[in-house]
Amino acid sequence: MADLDPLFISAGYLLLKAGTHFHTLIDAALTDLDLTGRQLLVLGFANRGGPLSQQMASTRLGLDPTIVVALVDELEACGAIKRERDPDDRRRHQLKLTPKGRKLYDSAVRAVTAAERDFLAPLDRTERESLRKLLVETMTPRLPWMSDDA
Amino acid sequence: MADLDPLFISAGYLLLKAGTHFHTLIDAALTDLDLTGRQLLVLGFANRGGPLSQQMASTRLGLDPTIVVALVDELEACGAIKRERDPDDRRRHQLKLTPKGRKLYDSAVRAVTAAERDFLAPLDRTERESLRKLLVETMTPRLPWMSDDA
DNA sequence: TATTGTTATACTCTATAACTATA
DNA sequence: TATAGTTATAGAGTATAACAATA
Repeated sequence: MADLDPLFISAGYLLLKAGTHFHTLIDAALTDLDLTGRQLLVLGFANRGGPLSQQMASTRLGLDPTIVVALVDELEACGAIKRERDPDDRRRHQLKLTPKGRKLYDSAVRAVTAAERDFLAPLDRTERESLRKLLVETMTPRLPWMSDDA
Repeated sequence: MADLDPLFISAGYLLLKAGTHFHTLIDAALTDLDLTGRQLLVLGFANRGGPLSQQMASTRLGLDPTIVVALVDELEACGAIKRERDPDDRRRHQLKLTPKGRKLYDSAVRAVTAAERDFLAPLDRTERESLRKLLVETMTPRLPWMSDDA
């Protein structure tokens, strides 16, 4: 090990580095499907957990609502989701996966899962599960939709 | 736990979320010192590990060299580092911490360490160290300067 | 009056290309 | 000829403000 400042072997720094590194791997793994990481997340939230409004997508993805508009435009243009007026509140759109969108999502999840396996290759099976559990424990208090609805 | 797609409890997704979340905490913790996360990393690399050129900073931070110029400009303007011509190759700059820069760095590391402790509060001491080791194991093959010099 | 979604626009951040000085 | 650093500029990504429809 080189003569490094302790900062660079801290959990926080390595977490940041791991995040950005994995992010590039994800986007690379999704290029074949003409999909971005963000688009995949929208599909994922639309896939389960009840009706998804654009505002919900905005808070869950941590993105400005105006960005979600463009994001949903793209996904609707490629036929993966469709906007439907919410009958209970006609201001809202319900974002729903089309059959094509569901197939696309399944393929994308497979691609991302493979990328994750590559990324975590230095760890064995129990270590990978250990890491996952530690991250769940850390992030659950910070992701509202993990504990209940949002 | 809500009816969530498995994607959102995967190690990869949680890693991305943890990374971005911690990133905002870091920047918030550094505002009092008028410092950004990137500036802190430059100070950290200049603090140890031999002479640091701007090109080295560029590869280590994963930033375009033109961005490093502005980054170093800022740090030099506030008196935290200074550029010195490398006597062995006068094209290069050696980035060196000033005494003021070292003090600033020490303060910043304390602030970041506190933020990290807050962020990892859901974990106990052994769990935090376990997470750190798993991240070291995962990232060492991907960070050239971890194993030797770069 | 407040909220959802939308558009238009201004701002920030980043990358590209061209230049200098050194090698 | 190639490389380290710099500058100027164009492009992508983002946030801000104003608007229409609905509550």
